Amino acid sequence: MPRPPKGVTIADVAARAGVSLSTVSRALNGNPTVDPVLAERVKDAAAALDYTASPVARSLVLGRTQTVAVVVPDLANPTFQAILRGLSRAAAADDYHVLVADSAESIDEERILAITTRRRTDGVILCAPRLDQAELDRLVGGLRPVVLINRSSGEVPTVRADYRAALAAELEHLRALGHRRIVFLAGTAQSVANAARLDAIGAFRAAHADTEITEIPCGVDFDAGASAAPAVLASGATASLAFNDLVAMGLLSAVQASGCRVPDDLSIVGFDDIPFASYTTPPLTTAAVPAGELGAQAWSRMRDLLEGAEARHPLLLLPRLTVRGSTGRARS
Amino acid sequence: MPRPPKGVTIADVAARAGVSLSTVSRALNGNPTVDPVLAERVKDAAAALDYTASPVARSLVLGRTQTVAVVVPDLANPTFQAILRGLSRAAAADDYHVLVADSAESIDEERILAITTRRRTDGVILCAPRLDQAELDRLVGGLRPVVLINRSSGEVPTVRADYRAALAAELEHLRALGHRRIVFLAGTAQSVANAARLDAIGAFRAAHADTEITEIPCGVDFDAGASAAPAVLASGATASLAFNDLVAMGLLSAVQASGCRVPDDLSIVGFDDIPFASYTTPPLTTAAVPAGELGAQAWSRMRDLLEGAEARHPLLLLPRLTVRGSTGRARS
DNA sequence: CTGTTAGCGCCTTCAA
DNA sequence: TTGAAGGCGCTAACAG
Repeated sequence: MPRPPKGVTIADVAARAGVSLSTVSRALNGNPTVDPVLAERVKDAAAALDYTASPVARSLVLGRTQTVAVVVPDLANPTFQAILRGLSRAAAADDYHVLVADSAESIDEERILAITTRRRTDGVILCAPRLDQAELDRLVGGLRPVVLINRSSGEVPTVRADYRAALAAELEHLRALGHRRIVFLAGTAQSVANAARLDAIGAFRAAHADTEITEIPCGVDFDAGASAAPAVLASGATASLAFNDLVAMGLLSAVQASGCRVPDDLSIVGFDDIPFASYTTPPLTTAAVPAGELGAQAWSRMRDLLEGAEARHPLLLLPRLTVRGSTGRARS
Repeated sequence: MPRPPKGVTIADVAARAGVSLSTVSRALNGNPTVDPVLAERVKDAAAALDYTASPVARSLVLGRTQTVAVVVPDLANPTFQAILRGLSRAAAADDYHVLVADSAESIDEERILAITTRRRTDGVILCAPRLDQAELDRLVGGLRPVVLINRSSGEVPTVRADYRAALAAELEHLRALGHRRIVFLAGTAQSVANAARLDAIGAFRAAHADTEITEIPCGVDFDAGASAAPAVLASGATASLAFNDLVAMGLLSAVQASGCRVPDDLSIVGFDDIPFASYTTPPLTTAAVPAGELGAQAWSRMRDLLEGAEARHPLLLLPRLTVRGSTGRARS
């Protein structure tokens, strides 16, 4: 089995084919100005030697690496996983590679990773960066080309899920079921995602004076949701809107464990529509952020930048409300 | 804000510091043979110009990229996500970058990605490759350094979860609860993971003639598990062992929907202990493959290879049985 | 159409 | 201790 005799260089191919380096380079890159006969001979030689041009050397001379960096706050987060997957596959389809970096929710790491990964790639995609707006604005300048996911900054291409609209849809859904006392389990206080949700809630309050929405500081994971159960039950609310599906599932599990029936006694809605959402008991009503699509679109934007295409306007993907068994009419 | 004036090269630093290129290189790389005074001057100049050596150029001349590739069959699979996360963080701690590639469960893609990503990195980590043994053996030769996760091939460093032992533990658990008729929901027939499970089942059968284990072809996701519910209920078994947690959750949901009580009528055990497993109703008994640890250990092996350290013997991580509410005594 | 010649940006012998 | 020169492997002008 002729495996890459590590070290075979363009010179070896040239020697074997009896031509110059440049001819090899041209032939292998499909340059039409090369004699078809020679081209064939070169390709045979290359194949015989199992030669492939060194990506590193090409990167240096061409000034591009065929690689983009993706900086993510936490690879364990299902939403980011889905984004990464959509992005990775879309990029692969365009023959680009993906360098992934996990900032572990650290703002400092995020900044550093963005800068260092950018140096070895052609562009960087920041996924839901945790940096505050001023720092983000400052950072992206030195990063270009850059694409933002779920954040925006000046003229930087952006793809976002419309959290506001999604929350509004969920609240409308609950209200239509007769719920007038709703409790919101808030996520990380300083997060942008949380701010968007509060924003939507504020708008809803203004539009519906008869509906009371109280807020309980909670968190973003299962345990946070489970821990919030007593407070939710004590609130007397007939429905609860969790920061995300993880929280909703934690809450669901905990309230059921204490005898509360869902949705008869309490309706629960989540957010994200993670794969597991349709398999809880009862299945969870939630809003789907099309995360894979978000990733694919982010790549599409990046590709435009790399090809020097004109910047398209920011994309706002509308999450889809998925009604399942965890919501029902308010108990009277 | 002095952001990278894109294009600042080592020559610029040399000029500003009034020294030669070599001195800059040496000073910035901490070479002790450079006059401390000059070194300081060089560093100041570099800082003033916001200079950092081009990783690509360094890669070319040094012959290493400070990057490793990870090839995964499916980024959407929670287990691979956890592995990737553990790996990525461990690598980052050693100042290495991670290039990630998703083969989309395609064997051809897997082979191609392994080869192409290897060329732009210092080594490749194959995560649960789907290639058959012969092809894998052939492939890894040209890939070195390479580390395998959940597969092995000759002397190639490997980290694996001991599926056999884990399954055995689950079966012993069920048997101890009095179950004598157990149904196994098989995963993808040709997969190595499935073979390991069947292997464990075979051993268990041999050791316990009084316990009947039947096998139902199923699949690896929620829907497969849900679809298998009728067959499971019809089998008359008092316990079922699902290929993984997703299958178990699908089954759990479907059997409950048809009035079957878990664990009173049917005990269910899963596999993987995905984060959601402890939040189903009832919580799922399962075996935990320490995926993050698997990733971290894979990196550790790779680092050894990169540093030319002596190869350590294959690592076999023992999954931990986590007993929760989905298993109970067999109904009489 | 093909070969020769310069680099891409950096590190590292080799002399001084 | 420092500088000059020669590559790392490849592509792209520039001649022929």
